Amino acid sequence: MAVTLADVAARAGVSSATVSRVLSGGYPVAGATRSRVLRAVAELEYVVDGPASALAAASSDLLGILVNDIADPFFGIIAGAVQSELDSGADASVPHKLAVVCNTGGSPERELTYLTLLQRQRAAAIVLTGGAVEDPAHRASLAARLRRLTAGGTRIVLCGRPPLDPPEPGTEAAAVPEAGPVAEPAVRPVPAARGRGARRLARGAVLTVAFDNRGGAHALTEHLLTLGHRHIGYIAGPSERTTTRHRLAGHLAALAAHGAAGPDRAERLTVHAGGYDRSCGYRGTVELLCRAPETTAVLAANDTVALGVCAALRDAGLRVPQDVSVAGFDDLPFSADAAPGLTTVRLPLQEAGARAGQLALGTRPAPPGGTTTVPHALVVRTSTAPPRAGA
Amino acid sequence: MAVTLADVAARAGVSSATVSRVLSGGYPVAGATRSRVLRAVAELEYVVDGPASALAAASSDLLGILVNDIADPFFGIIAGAVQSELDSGADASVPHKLAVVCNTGGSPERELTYLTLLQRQRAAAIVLTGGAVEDPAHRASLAARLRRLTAGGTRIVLCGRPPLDPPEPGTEAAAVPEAGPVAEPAVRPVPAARGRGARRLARGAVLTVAFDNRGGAHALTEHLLTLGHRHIGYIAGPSERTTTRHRLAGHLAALAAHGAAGPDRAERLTVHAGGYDRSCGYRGTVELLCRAPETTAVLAANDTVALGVCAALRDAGLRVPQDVSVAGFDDLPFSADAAPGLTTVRLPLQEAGARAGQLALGTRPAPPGGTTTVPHALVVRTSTAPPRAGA
DNA sequence: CTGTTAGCGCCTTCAA
DNA sequence: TTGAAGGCGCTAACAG
Repeated sequence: MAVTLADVAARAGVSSATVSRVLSGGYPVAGATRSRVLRAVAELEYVVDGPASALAAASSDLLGILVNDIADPFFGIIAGAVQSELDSGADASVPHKLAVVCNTGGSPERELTYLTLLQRQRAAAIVLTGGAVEDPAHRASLAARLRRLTAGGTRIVLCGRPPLDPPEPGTEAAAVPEAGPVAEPAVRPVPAARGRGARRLARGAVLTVAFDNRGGAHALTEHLLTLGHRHIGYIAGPSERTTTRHRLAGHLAALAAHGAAGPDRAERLTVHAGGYDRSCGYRGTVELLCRAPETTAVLAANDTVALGVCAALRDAGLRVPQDVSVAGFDDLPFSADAAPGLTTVRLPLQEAGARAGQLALGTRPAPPGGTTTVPHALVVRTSTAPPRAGA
Repeated sequence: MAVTLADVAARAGVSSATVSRVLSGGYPVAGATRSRVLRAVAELEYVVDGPASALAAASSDLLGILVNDIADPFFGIIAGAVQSELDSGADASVPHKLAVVCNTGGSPERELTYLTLLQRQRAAAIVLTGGAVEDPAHRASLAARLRRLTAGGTRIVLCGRPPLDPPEPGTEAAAVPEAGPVAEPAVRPVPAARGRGARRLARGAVLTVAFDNRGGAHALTEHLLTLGHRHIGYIAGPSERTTTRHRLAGHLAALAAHGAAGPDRAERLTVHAGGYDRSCGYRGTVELLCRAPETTAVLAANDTVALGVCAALRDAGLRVPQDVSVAGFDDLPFSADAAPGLTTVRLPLQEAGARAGQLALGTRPAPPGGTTTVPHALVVRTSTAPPRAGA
């Protein structure tokens, strides 16, 4: 069907091995031979056969990126940043790697399916983005599959989700069953630094770029408390997700620190709307207003949800921020231009994605312990203000 | 390194050919044998080697998607829709295809590079989304590469860009040089319908799902004219792009039809801001207000740009829509929730992506002539209103 | 520096 | 219905 290495070799009057060497680079080839080969390649419009070379070299130049929803800029930004690392890392001779973006739709089964598919393609690395599903059974099978992947030499990077193992501190870790027969930890704690070697993790380690969701939500809630709000509603994202739980935990912690709400009140003011899209924000707000009309501020699971919150508030005849303050999370591009400008927490998505990409490519040394947490920043705009005097 | 077909065969007590047949499906295998094989597969946790099977079968299950900017929901939505077709088309036995999303950043060179990369991977199909760069040289090399791809059996689908060939009607087609030595048209006009066969295009055809950018812009401009606006600014997207040019053409055509503006005035009111992001909208508006303070309405290249327009207007102390009306294009999800709600033109991105995916997979018959144009719909919200009496 | 020689793991005739 | 055998196009020793 197509022109092969042998064709090029014949045309250039050399062996196919030589052609391969010219094309792969990193191997001494006489200048004259090299240019002859290159000319033959150009004349024949030869294109390497990826599958064949992957088979022979037992490696591929595919990098997988798992996202919950590619239509959501949150993931688009991260995916784009990861991918731009692939390009920048490649000089002329080294072939670019290709990003395979997989849309899980938030489904655990799909996540597993895509992982298998990527394993089949012998992907060089895989970046898993976004919050993880917390179901213990899924955790276990995910861990098992990742272990098999790393054992096969595939680099795994988690971006925007907590490290796989050990179970997160401060949670009901004991309730999570062991991950099956091969329960050896994927990431061993790194011993104390001992020179340069300390930065090198065992092969098979799962690296993590984590977001400080808890801290961000804490900061946001404190901001509202400082403004004088005491009835703060919270529209939570999909349940059973690390991101959702951490943000909510930060919120509740800040509330508790201020003695601002007993657990019962916090619960009444928390609506689980079930998703990360604007309609969840809308519906959640309708329910919240019904449940707790005294609400003077609403924290949304993310910026997109916050947009829905604002819409619901407007439709209910409430002004933002005069009647009700609203805040989001993530600081997606549109948040700056919303009217009013959305107070939110900025997560350095771009940078996190770039780091994850570098870790996946091995362009960047692994952080000590295998986990980096990127900082958050409170961004105060005009959607939050002190509550009305009468409230 | 990994479990191979032979291992499975040994374990199941059959030949590797049999295992292959069980796994590939579509070949008669005794029930008992089949289940024995399947059990061995499960016990060994066998995963097919993609590269190896691609090499042997001379086909791969990769589908490429080229986008200008994956962080832009416009592309995210399309890419997601394409990908969802991949999933739905796969029953248990047929392996899912994997989507390779490539971010060109709008760069023609990268577009070509990615095409080569995908050719190397022997991608089964490629969907090119978004407006095309109009530079004749690039057009030619793009056409050449696509021709080679289709010749190799890769299906090509254009989504949201005009058909490749023949050159678009009503343009300076003669100025575009022929596409090199192999200038045979990629898509031949289909002869008149002759039963079912009429829907079948020649192998190697490039299929297209086009947007009616011209019609949409026309409708939008008419809407503003009908409201009474006579000084309508236009913030255009990046130049040399089909999308930009078509939208602008529709706008100007509507203006001309109403006799609303001579070409000189239209030119003064048109700002080429150079991109599709909000900052272009902002900067473009600043320039527009300076150039033509009498402006009572602004049409933006797309919704994202429109957000920037609104911001600039607000910062200039102008209210939307009381002082200036604003309209976008695309009807991205956030547009409904903007304040005020954005008047725009809805493009069925989801549906277009799904169609493109189906065409790429061959799940859907090719449309007559190879091109479908999806409809647009004017969506009137509150960002447009009649001009003030004084204006 | 370059050619020769084996495979990589799977699919696919061809026989049985 | 199943097995045996060759080859897909390339890379990676190993000689020369």
